[in-house]
Amino acid sequence: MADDRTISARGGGQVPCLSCAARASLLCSGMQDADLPALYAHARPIRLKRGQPLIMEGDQAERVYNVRAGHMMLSRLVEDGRRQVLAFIGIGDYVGHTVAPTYSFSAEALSDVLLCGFERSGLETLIGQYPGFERQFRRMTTVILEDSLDLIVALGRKNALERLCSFLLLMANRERRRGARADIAPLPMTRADIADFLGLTLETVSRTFSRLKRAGLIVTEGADRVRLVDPVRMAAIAEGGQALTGPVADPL
Amino acid sequence: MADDRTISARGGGQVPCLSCAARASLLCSGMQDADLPALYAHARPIRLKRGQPLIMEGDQAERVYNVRAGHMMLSRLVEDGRRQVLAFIGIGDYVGHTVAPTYSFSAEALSDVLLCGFERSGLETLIGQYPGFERQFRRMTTVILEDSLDLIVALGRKNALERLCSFLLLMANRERRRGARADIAPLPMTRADIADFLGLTLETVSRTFSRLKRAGLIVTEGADRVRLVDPVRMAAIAEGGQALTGPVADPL
DNA sequence: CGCCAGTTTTGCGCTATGTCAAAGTGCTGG
DNA sequence: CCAGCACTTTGACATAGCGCAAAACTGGCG
Repeated sequence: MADDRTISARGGGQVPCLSCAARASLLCSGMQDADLPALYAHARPIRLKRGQPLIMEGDQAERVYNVRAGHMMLSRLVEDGRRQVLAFIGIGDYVGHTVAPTYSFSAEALSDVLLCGFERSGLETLIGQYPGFERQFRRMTTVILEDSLDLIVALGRKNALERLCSFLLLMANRERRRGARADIAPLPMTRADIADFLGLTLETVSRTFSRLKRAGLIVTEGADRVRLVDPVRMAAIAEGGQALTGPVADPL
Repeated sequence: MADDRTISARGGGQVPCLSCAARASLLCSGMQDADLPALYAHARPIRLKRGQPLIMEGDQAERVYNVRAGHMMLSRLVEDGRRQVLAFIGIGDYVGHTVAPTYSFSAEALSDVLLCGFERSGLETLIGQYPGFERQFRRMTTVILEDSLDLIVALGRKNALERLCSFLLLMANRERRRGARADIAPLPMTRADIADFLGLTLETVSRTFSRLKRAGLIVTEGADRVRLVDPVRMAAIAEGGQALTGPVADPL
């Protein structure tokens, strides 16, 4: 049924874009359905297993990636081994933003991941052909910047409890934007990863999780997700408006 | 008020752009000299006195600004009054990046400031007329993002001494890019501003300045600039590679 | 089904930084 | 030239979160 002339040689079939979970992502949403094959012609599908690296700090920045399935983590190292996680990203997010010739961060898979990789040179071609594609790029960068500013505020001016609440709300809201429930936060990362994101130690993260559980604000649903019992109250805490008092008057 | 569209004169052009200190900024550098009048036609010159606000968090995001003279500070408030400074910006930097309909930060002048203000609608027009202008915009955003990532690492994983050294090097390197000496850091902001940028208190910032002076790593040159005596060593400290030991064995 | 390796939780003292307070410094306007 | 005010420096004490260590989970695998 498909017109073979419009189809990428790579897949050997119809482009998977129409049914791709990342179809509505900023990178792809700038394209009409009819133009998707032109985009996909430049895409190389990439699969990663959990824990596998995609980008190492210092690599030549030759590609941009769009996440189609799974979660990834972006991080940067300080000389003596300290690590700062810069972002957790999921379906529809992209990786590779830079003007520098090399990447300034590493990227690794937190779960099994499927990506589309685009050569920068190929994207330049597309930018020439499709006005508005460049604009999507700027929009993607700006969205990432907004998240970064939120993180800066959390790291600079919030305590451990506020940071963790901000983090849980961020994770839950992202999933909501992808159509999931607003009160479930997926946590495909370890406590150490969360700690390195929030500028804390893994012990402090663990203790703070315990406080939230004791206070009845979260319920663990399996190992890698928590339910936010009262997102409104949690948001109030995250913004510094409220202290934490549990059913047993939160002794900690 | 005197319209400085008339004061350019130098170079024979009618616009002040040719002799503007921000001519090489990312926003303007995408334009040929001949096209500058088309850009400047959309610009509204704005003057601010020290301490005067330009943008308030929540304002309608209708303009983008390019700094032609002076220094500004971008910040965001947490509900109970805590403040996080997001960036200090100077000549050639721009303000107003967002995809949201309102600004998510405030901007105020640290010294007397001269800006070009551009209506978003006007810029849209230019983007249509000058291919490559959009690209400059993305580049500007990406540069700001890179700075934000550096700040995230500092806030999340560096101690007070490392943060202050990173900050001084940032300030000095920016001036260097504008043609000044690499070892002079201009400090048009107060200790409280620096503290709110680095996620510290003003007392800690002051104490840390004193340590650096005692160790002979900086010399104050007037109230609002310091000279970095040994930028290489300071960079080593900023990256966590080295402890601080003064001539008197830095007792603090 | 039980063992192992990795992860998480919890306890306990310690330290860097915050908090409160007071003294010192240097512009700025009259 | 001085007074006043805002900013900075320094000191003394308090504490949130860290670092180390041990115990308790958890999930994958023979």
